[in-house]
Amino acid sequence: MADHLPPLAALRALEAAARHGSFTRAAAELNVTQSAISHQIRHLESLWGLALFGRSGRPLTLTANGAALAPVARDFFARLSMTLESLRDDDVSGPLKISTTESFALTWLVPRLSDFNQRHPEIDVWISTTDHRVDFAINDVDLAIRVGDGVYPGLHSSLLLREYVFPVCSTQLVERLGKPQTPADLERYPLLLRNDDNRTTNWDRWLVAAGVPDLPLHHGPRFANSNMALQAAIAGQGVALVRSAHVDGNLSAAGLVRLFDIHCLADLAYYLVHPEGAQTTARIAAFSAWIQAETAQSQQRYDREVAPLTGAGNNP
Amino acid sequence: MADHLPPLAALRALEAAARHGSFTRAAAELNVTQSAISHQIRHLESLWGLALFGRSGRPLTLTANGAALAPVARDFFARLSMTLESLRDDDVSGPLKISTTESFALTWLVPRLSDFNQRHPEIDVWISTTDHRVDFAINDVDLAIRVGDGVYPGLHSSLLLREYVFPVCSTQLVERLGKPQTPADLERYPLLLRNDDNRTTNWDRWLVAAGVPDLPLHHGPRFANSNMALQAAIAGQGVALVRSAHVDGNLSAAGLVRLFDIHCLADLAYYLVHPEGAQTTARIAAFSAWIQAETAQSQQRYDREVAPLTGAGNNP
DNA sequence: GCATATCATGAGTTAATATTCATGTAATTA
DNA sequence: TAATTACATGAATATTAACTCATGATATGC
Repeated sequence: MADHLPPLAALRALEAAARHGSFTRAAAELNVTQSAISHQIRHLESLWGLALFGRSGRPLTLTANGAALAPVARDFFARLSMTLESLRDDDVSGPLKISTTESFALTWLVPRLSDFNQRHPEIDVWISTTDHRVDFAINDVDLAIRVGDGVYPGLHSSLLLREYVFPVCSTQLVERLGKPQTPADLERYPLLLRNDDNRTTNWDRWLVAAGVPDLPLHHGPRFANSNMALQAAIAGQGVALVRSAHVDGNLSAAGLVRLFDIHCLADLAYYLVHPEGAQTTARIAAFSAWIQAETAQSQQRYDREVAPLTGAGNNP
Repeated sequence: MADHLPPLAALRALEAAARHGSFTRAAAELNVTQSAISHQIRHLESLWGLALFGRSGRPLTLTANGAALAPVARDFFARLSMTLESLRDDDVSGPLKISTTESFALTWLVPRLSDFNQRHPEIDVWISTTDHRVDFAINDVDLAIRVGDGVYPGLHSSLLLREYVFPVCSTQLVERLGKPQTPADLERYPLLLRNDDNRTTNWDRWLVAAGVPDLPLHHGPRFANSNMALQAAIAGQGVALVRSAHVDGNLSAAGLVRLFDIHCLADLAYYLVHPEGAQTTARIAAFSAWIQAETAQSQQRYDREVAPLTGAGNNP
């Protein structure tokens, strides 16, 4: 941006002139002289070194440059005034309703919520958990944190956390059966899997990363969700594949050990999802800003602690 | 916005301060004193009458207001500099590739293209027509104009034209069979329908609007697309249901007459579709701006000429 | 070609912004 | 409690922006 910020009033002039296709009418709308508009546009043109309007033919025409820049200004003004307006209306009354999965709430969100409450004591957070999609209109939810591929038609989504997966088991199990030396040894250990819709893709991906893609997966019990599999691992029932957020740095506190230094990216990631335009309300913006800062921190830790060897075994 | 535009430099300060959570660090980044930042923020706060930062606790915290406004500034700066950068790179070299349906190209777009060429002689427009969806990555297309419901996951879409449908037939047919007096009379006329995937919803909707929802639709030949049905109508073979853009004001030139003053909104509308972020290139922005202005004009004409009685028979 | 409408431009003025400096104040840490 | 760190603030100033005015230049339409 060359250090020189364009004056906002000049952007306002650009926007109006582009919309009207005429400096004179833009001047009328903004209650200034035509000369003012001409000066402003000229200022922008020299600032950016770009022609914004074609003055040769009489009907003033936007150049391609102008056509690209005018909407930038237009959208900015629109969003700014929308945001200011909704901040003034200020409906801080009700609680902020957040929907997420049970496992994310338990392992990641709830332990950190007190920090958010300290920063924003006036915002009352309600958390509801479902493992299924949420309809914002019907369920009366302000924000959702979902596991998925980030494609949510009609909604705005932003990536919160990419997770790594790696196998763990309890120290007891290691004492009883010995520590597996190579990934291929896992064949002799009970593997704890999820059973919903047969989705074992994370195990498949990890086995590929570990170089033993054909290792059979038929051992061990199956569980309704990954939280239960994790509990079973803690109880020494076998080897579970865990995601970074699930253990989040306190492996040893739970009596678990990580097996091998091989990891891969989980097939799905966490996204923050909300209806378009919802950023404009203060409570939602506050929570969004907070959770994005917090997840960025978590992500840094995972990248450092869980997956320090960049590219080693990653297959995204 | 209360007429007072916030100074852009102050927004820059807000953005940096929000990002760093510190006036001092923001000052360092912007190469000014801490005092400058403090003044700027204070200026914004009094301008908007909103608290942006909480200064009580030592770690400076964004208020909910600040959390809502900072991203507005951040996104604006990001988009502005992205746009400027891509305008400077200026890849005006190749042609602008536009994909649309055959009927829209024939009846609406091509007749108007000379106007675009006059305004932007440096932009070489190539049009390709398919009636199926287009994959931007694979088909090497810059922009698409599609008929649909506006939901295009992963793409940006904006409404271009809502169309009305109403029945027409040739003057010859009227001479031969007489003019139908009421919608119910249509039973005695050959109706020209499309045959693809049995989609006769437009006829169904029009019959509902006309008050004869149960009129049978089994007469007449069927055609591959609505263009062929229209040609058949011009040739006097029966009554066709046309969309506004298809006839676009030159009904009588084609020897057609409109039957009844009853219309309804077409089930689908035209959308301009492109990958997110593509607005930043000059050629695409120029075409977008142009076609949005042109369609807005068409829309006005349709609303005035085709559907002057607002709400009469509309069932959207 | 003349009247008209529209944009360009240079000079000059007023108002607002941007910033620094020198201190003051409040919280944090040792 | 002293030292430190970070934000607040009033005064002062340089710089820029935002206009207006008067006039010049260009294209359009009759």
